[in-house]
Formats: sequence, C-alpha cells, structure tokens
Amino acid sequence: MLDPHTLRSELDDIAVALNKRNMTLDTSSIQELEDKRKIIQTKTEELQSLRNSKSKEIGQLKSKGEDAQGVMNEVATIKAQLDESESELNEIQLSLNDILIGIPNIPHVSVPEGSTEDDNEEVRKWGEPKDFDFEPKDHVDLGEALGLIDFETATKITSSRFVVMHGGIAKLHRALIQFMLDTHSEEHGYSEINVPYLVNADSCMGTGQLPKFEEDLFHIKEHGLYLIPTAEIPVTNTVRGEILSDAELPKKYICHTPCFRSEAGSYGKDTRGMIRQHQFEKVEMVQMVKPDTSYDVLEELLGHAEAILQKLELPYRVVNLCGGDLGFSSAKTYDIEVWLPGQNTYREISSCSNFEAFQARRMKARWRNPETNKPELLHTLNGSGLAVGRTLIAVMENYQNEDGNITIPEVLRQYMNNQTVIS
RNA sequence: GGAGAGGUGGCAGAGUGGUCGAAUGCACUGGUCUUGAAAACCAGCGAUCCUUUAUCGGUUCCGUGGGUUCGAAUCCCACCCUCUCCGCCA
Repeated sequence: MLDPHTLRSELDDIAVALNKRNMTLDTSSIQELEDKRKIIQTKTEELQSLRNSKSKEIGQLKSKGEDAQGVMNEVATIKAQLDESESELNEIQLSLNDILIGIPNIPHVSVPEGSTEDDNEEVRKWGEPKDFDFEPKDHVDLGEALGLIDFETATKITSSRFVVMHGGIAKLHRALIQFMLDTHSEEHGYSEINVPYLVNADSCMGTGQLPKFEEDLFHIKEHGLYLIPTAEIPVTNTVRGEILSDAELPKKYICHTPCFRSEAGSYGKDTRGMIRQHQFEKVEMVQMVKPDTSYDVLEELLGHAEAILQKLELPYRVVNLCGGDLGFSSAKTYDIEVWLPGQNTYREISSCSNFEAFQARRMKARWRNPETNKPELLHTLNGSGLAVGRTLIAVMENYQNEDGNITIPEVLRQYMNNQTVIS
C-alpha cells in the first residue's frame, strides 16, 4: 500500500511513476473522492465532538439532579445528522481504500523501463555453461531413465503438475534443502524459522497476495485459510501489527517450506517436467530492516542467493527486472537465472525483492526510531535462496554424465553419506 | 467434539452505563540527591486519523464485527482467540 498522504499530495507524480509499470492511475476519480472525503470527515468529526460534549453535559446535569430533557432533544437531532454523515464517510473511505489497496508499489529509480521480460537488464553473468561432448538430456529424460522421477504416479494420486521422486533424487532434493539452510544460517547470519503452511486472509493481505491475486492461491474455503505460495507470507507476517525496538533490527529469517500455486492462467506453459509445479519446495530469506538500509540489504540478500549457486558451481546470470515485469508489491527485484543445458537457456531460480514500506504499511509493521521516539514503518525484503525443485533440475542437468548418471556436487556429499554419484 | 473460565496500555491488574484513554504496581525516560551506582523522592510515559507550515484543537481505539442508549471498557447478539478439565489423536 502506498502512503495515503503522499498519494493525496503528489497524486500526479505518483501516476507518472506508475507509468513505468505500464499502468495508468485514474487520478480524477481519486481526486474527486478525496475532495469529498475531506469535507465529510471534517463534518463528521465536528458532529462527533459536539455529541460527546453534549452527552457529558447530560451526565453532569443528571448527577446534580437537574432536568436534562432539553439537551437530550438537542443531541437527538445531532445524532440524526451524524448517522448520515458517518455512513457517507464510511462509504467514501471504503471506496478510497479499495483503490489504495489495489495500487501496486512504485518502482525504484534504478528499475529499467520496459514492459516484458525482454526488457529486463542483465546485471552480470557468473560461470561458463559447460561444453558437453555428448547431447545433454533434460531432467525428465535423466530422471525417468534412472527410474527416480515419476510424473505418472503423481498424476494418478493427485493431478498434473505434481511429481514423485525416489531414492537418490529424493535424497539429493533433501540434501539441497539442508545445504541451503545451513549455509544461510551459519554463514549469512539468518535465524532459522519454521512456520505454518496454511495462512489466513489477513496475512495474504499484508504481503499483497490478496485481494488481487486470489486465483493464484489454493483456498481451503471451509476454514478460510490459504495454502502458502511462498514462505514470504507466514514469515513476513510474524511482525504484522508489531512495533519492534531498534535493537531487534534487522530481523533475518531463513525458512524452508513447501509452496503451493494454482498456476491459473499458465495452461500449456512449462508442461514438461518439474519447472512449474503446483507444489514445490523453497528456502526463503526474509528480512525486516530500517528503511535507510534496505537497498544495501537487497544487494546483500542477492549475494546470499548467488553464494548458493557459486558453491554448487552452477552458471547463472542476474537480471534487474523492468517496470512491466515487476511484482505487485515490489519496488525493485533482481531475478537470478540458472543455466539449464536441457533447455539450452537460463531459467529463473530466485527472485530477490525490496518492498520498501509497501508490505509494512499494509501490515502495520513498525519499529520505534530512537531519534524521533515515534513508530515508523519497517522495510521488508525477501529472496529465494533458492527454489529447491529448480535447483535440483539444474544440478541434474549440469552434472549429468554421458551414461545418464549424475555426479553429486562436492558441497552436497556430506549430506549424502559421501556418495559421489547417483546411478 | 463436550463442559467451564477468560480476553483491558510493554507486563501485571482495577474498572459492570456518565467528567474513563482508562486506578494502582512494575518496567521505561528525564530530574533531584550521590564521587559514581543503587535506593528514595519528583515529573513524564499508548496508538490512530483529520485539520494545521507548526503549535493548538478534534476523532477513533479496552479481542473482532454488529446492536441498544443522549452517552458503552461496562448492557445485548454473533464470531475469533486463549486457558483448565474430559474425549480423540501424530
């Protein structure tokens, strides 16, 4: 959510800033509502004030045993006006709030112009895609040949876009999770946190998945809960409604969860293999920080995600998302794309974002600034560190051998009984 | 799932229709005192929104949402949550 004050006072500037996302803000209807709001709110509060003072007067008269009927009649007329004024105000505020809650975050100045992913800006490349002296297979062929990845059974027990993994692949998957958690908690200073996988609507509102993107979520209607599409929701919402002290910041959490996405609207996209599943696992970094540090922290967070790929020796590139490709709540996002020999291309494996105060405002997540001694909004950030399913694919495809076996990356062997190869 | 109790400021806890945003204690902040600290004493100490350059002023908030009333922390209704006991259960 944007700051209502700023929206009011700098409406046109904000509309221009949002053009970067290829969106046009209906400034005239906002202005109109806002003008009405100002008048009605002032009027309502004046009437409330009058009612309060008159009611007190009644109390005083009665306690002295005097007649209060005259004042009571007076208040009755005030009350009729007040009821009308209050409901009008309520309506205006609901409309304004509906608009406000649906406006995306303002892109940071360093976000490139553009409308599609083709306009994203490559920041850097790391590592060289390996030259295979045979035709590299993709993870589906590799996994099925090994008999360790089974889509058919998953479809039988659930539906499409699910997978069953066996033996060495299942173990490799688990090793990746542990490796990531250990690296972030031991080397990057994150505290490990374990959270619920079902969240309520308030939490989804807080981080921005609701109300606009309900169709992307799995909804357990009879309980009013949602399956998390990312650990961002439960972890970030731990500070919802809180006022943190200076000493508690920054908060750095590392969290492993499964993620559930309905993938509505992506029919026919990435239907082969494990790239796009309804259920996948992710290790997520989440930070709550003081506002003046958040852009430094974003670079740091990005580095933490890159460190995982570097340790796994997987080639990747970093892109700075253009305005049109930016997520709803984000002010700036870097994607990391890993090299997949089976697809002969780079594919997204991590997304690191600074939300500035956008989520914090929705969540009322604040800290007490010792300089002002007043509560101020936090900045929130998160990044995948990394998407485990896609990392598994990247390891399989980049570490494949001509015989179809997969060499286990050095750093993962300690998690796999020092095994060196999956066959 | 059944029975009972309860949700008030950072914490503890009073308040059952009127001057209550809310006693008191603790914690915290500032001051006096002290070589320094502690103790003692004095003072301060929630958030929200509107108006305003700012001050001043006003609004709203006692789990949440409705209702009754001139007036609600207090009465009524619904919901949520917590605790205790019983049942079930990884």
